[in-house]
Amino acid sequence: MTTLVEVARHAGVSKSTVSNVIQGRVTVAETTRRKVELAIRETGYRPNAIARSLRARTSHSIGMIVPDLNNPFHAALSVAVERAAKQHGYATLIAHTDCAPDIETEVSRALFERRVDAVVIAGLSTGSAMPTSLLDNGIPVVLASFGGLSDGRLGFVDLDDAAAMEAVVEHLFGLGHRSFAFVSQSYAEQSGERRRQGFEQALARRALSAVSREEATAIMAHNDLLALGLIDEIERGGRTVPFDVSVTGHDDIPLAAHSRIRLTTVRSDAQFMGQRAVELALRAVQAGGHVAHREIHTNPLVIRHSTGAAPR
Amino acid sequence: MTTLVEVARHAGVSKSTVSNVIQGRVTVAETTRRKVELAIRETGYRPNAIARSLRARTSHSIGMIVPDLNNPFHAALSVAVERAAKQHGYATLIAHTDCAPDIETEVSRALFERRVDAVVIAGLSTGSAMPTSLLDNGIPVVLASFGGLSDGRLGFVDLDDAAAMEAVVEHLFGLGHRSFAFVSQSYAEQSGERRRQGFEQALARRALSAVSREEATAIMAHNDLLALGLIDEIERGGRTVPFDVSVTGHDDIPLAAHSRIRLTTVRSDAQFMGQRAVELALRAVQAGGHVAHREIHTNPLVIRHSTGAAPR
DNA sequence: TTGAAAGCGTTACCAG
DNA sequence: CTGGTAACGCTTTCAA
Repeated sequence: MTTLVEVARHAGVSKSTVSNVIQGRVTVAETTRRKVELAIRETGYRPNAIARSLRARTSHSIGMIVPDLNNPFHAALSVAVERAAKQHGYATLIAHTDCAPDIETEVSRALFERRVDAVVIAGLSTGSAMPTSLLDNGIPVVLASFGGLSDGRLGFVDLDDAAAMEAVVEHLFGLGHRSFAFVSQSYAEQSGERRRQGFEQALARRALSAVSREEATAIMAHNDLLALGLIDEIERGGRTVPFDVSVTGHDDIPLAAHSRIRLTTVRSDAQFMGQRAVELALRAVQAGGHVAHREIHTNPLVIRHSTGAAPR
Repeated sequence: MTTLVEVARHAGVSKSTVSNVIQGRVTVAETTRRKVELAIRETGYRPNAIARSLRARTSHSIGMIVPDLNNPFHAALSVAVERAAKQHGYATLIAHTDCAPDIETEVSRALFERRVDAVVIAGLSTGSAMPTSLLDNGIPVVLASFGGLSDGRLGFVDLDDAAAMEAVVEHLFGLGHRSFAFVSQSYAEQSGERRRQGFEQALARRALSAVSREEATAIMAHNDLLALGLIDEIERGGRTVPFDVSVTGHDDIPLAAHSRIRLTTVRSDAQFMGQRAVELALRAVQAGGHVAHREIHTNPLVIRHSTGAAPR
């Protein structure tokens, strides 16, 4: 593996000079520059980012923490994050947690040891210690699409889940439904909890309260993936959606619009959120501080055909 | 950020000693060990993996190159890769390419500069220079689920696409179909090409040749995501699957089994493939060489309800 | 059993 | 404009 020194030797100059032409920050004589550039090409030299990081005390990498990439919404978010990061010259270290606290601990330790410059988190176990631990180590973190935390140092690209759930309940209520249930992830994710709260408040506002999944004529899922699973389960059980029971999701993953699915859901723009999260994170890195910024986006209800009039 | 030296000062020993207790490779007196461990805890010290990497000349990270994480199969593969890597103490750097040659170049450069110890590739543009370029730089690479390359240094966790396509065609032929079409990705991916070849051979064996999408009564998609899109398009156009046209996919993503979809497809075990790819890659890293190993898995046809008797 | 020192590949500060 | 030198934080001989 060729190093700077070898290039220098090859060009008959000092390593400082080679470094200078690479950085392009210092003026170097046209002729020497040419010699050096030639040497670089001839040796096929590629800078060692690790050495550079050590010296510069910045890894030019960010961590992406995601409960489960198999969830298309998380995948879309990750795609956006990686793209944006790459655009800024940052690499993306990805890590799953399954929303399991012990994996979260392990993962945030690993990312910290690798000195990621920032991390964006797509989902958290409820009561997770991860953000604080990262923050305390001086790493800016931004939460994309998440639940109820309140550390002032955090960055948020947040969703107005309460408003969304209100809109969903209103839609269903207008369709005549009076028996509602909410279903969330098998693992405990913060955003799931917050949506559930929004759901319950919307119900309370109408003097209703949640019933069991079996009794409900309308079931709201924490996300689209769950909603898809629900439809599958319901229809395998012999009932049909939306005639016997209405189902809604959350996220508007691409498949939700499929003609065989047509899921009523709340749209979130993963593309935008991921990009925005990186923007906030890198801005904080540059400023040498934390993000300390919250923005809340309110997402539209997308009405399709998984919801219909309440059966009577 | 606390460093080794600070821990050493804190404990009143030399940094070598601290390093020794951390590595645990050298015997160190019980009492000093205790002092050091205390100091580590008190200072909240976390080793700097970057410094460690520079010294050890190994980054303990692998690169995962993926055309598009929005494809559930790629996502599943990535999940498996990340999990396996994590288990071995390796971090995963993820990078998308969209199968665009210029992005591939950029991405492999970035991974090389970051000195990833190995890379696993989920998909490649046809005629991609990426594998060779990586290989030439001494980085072991393994291709998971891919097309027709033949560098002896490569590792392959490969699929028998020809056999798979033969099985699909046989199934459809038995159902009475005589007009077949194949559809692949908008971008040029190697594995797509190979499946198309398998498809055409299977046709030739029956003295048939491919027809246009519009004329076909059976359409084979390069992967499930495409097949889903196809079903959507066909049914929005007023025809129905499988009554007017049969559709098959490839991969068996979780949604393929959904009661609303029931896609006939070829199953690949992303979980297994990802894990195996990492295994091969890390084994090569340890041995200090290339993978130079090819294994071919033959995948079963899963018959569901997107295929039916040919219309007459 | 412990510590001093060299060095991994860079960058940055200063002299020359 | 160029080059020597000292870090960056760690591991690893090698002596003591």
